[in-house]
Amino acid sequence: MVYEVIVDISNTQVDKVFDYSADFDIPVGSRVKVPFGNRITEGFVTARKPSSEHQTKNIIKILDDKPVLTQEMLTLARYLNERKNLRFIDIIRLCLPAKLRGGKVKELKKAFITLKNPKLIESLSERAAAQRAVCEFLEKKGGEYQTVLNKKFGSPAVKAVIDKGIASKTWVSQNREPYRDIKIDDKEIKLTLEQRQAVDAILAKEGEYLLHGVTGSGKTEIYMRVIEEQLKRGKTAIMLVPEISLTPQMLGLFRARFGEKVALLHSGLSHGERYDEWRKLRSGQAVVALGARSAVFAPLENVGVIIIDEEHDLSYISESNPRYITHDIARFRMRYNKGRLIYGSATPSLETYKKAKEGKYQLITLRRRVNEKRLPQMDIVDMRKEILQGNMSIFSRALLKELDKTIKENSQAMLFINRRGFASFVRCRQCGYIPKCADCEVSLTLHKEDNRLKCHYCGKQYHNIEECPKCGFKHLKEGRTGTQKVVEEINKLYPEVKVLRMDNDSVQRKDSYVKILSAFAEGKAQILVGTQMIVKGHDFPNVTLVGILDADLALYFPDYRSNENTFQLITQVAGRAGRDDKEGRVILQTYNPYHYVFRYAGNYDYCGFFEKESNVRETTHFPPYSVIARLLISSEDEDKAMETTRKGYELMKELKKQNPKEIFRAQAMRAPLRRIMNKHRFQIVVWINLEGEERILPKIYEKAKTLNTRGVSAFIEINPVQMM
DNA sequence: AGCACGCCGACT
DNA sequence: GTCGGCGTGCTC
Repeated sequence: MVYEVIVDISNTQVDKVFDYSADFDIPVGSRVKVPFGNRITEGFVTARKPSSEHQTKNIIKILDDKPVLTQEMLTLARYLNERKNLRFIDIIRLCLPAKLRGGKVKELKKAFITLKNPKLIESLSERAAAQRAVCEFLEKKGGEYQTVLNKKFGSPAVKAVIDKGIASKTWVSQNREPYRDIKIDDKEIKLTLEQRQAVDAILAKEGEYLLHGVTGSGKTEIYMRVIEEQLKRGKTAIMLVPEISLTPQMLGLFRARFGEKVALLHSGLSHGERYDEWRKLRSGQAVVALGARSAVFAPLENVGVIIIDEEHDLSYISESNPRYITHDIARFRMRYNKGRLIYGSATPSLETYKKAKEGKYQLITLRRRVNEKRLPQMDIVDMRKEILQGNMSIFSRALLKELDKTIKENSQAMLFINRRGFASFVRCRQCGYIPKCADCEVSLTLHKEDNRLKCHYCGKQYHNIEECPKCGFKHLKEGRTGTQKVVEEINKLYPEVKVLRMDNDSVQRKDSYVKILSAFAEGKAQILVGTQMIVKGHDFPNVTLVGILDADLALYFPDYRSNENTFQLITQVAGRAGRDDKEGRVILQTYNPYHYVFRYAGNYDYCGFFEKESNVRETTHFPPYSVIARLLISSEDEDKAMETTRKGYELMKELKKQNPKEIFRAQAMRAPLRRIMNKHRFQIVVWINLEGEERILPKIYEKAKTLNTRGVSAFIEINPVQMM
């Protein structure tokens, strides 16, 4: 029998099936060892057939007892390969835990130590206190994991005790359990009428649903009811949440409801944990996968429902290889399995809401909050007036007044800001010089803790400058405020008040993120200052004030979605205020108080915003009323990059000439970030109308492939998230 | 991705 | 004459 095999090498040139033979039977989806060129590599059997037109080599062996890939995954990989220009093998890799590649499949076994010859303890030297302690401990407890002993007594002592034959080691197989100690909290919840109707509608028939409901309208309970019911029908479920909103609370809720049936998949897991969770799902031991975007590839069969919570969140769009959109994968899987796909959000993406209005998804709107409370009052403060009236501080008087009140009332406040670091750049007040990275031509960020200038794109560091290297002027101005600056200002104003800071810098370590949030939740600080990451789905019942310090910033991102994102951000931040029995308040500071984003956001008017923004997109021909393909060309050699760009531009112009109706614009230019990591960057942006998408994109992919040459890389992004 | 093959410069 | 640079092409 001949088998088609995809080799585990991520390279476009070998990303196709190779034919191999075997005289033993191999199930499709198996991981196998095969000879390839003059070496041996791993691969995946994707199909079988009676014969091959090639000379075939033999498969060496099968690597697992059960195929690691389901037919669904293979079909999915083929679909994405053909339609979305992704490598087959890259998708397969997403479907598998890292441990299942490179032959390093390890069962988790922990060394468990027990006493073997207690009599021998006497023979220990007087001075071997640590070893004696180990033995005593073991005598008392009967046995313990070696890792625990090592921590307690030091590994030399433990090793000595084992080596001397006093204790012995056995390997115990064990399932790691991430976040096992999370407290479980499941109240019996009675559904509101709206919730009940939503659940019934979704359960009634397969298809796609948009669940549009304000913060606090009880979407999570609806998700869980639908999952519950689908499990009863013998199906499985996938619950997706934005990367950083996978809180212990959410997990606790799912654990409480579904117990051991839940497996957790997200980037914070260790390789071992990830493998364990994967195996639970593949074996059917767990039937609910909970996780961030990559969990959409959960190895479940017969999936009855996939939920994408906070559907608008940009973390569902993968920005590195393979660049996929979670929605596409979920849609494929639900069509394949005839299941239900639920998009949930208080502020759906324009694209999703548009499709719902067109009837492509069934729109379910939740109008009421479960606790019937009003959304917090939002005040928009004009910062230009503050400056005119002599207030040069980063806090408006209105915000200070509310802060005072909050502190006096012993409530909590959250201050939201958009940037990390102390100041985004340094600038000469005389000639306007801004120091830039020598490799990237990006303005450098000043980090106050070590007084260094850092490039946020390549990480290169520079000494801070005391005077302008261009004109010698001594007064340099630090640019925009960051979280550190806000904390400093607060400390000056309220020296006795405890403040926590959360941004990319303070959350470097894996769990510090959860730690900061729980410290705040426990009331260990009265004010939390942070960036985007304080926004997502956390419940802080004691927060009554939310301050948005620089609401404008998000508007100026180089992205056609910036209005949309700003609206979503404000709505979400605002939702943090006054969740429990306390009335909440939001102060939004801006230099653009009349911008329509703030007007609609201030009134929590999603539909109004949608209509307005849709209009803008339609007249400016941006998605979702068009498709933008961006071809990014980069090379260390500027001339080569330019030459390739010229060639690519010719190709695109030709394509435009052949398809004048579908392609309405094509331009070539330098990328906004001209140089990153010593690479010169150019871009060609092609605008396609919606009717042309299906037909034109494959052609563009094809042409882009021919542009990849030695030293020059060219790749396509569809509707790029930030053109940089 | 790796690796062989192959065609040109500067060495023992 | 030969060692070794890396451009080109192939892997069932």
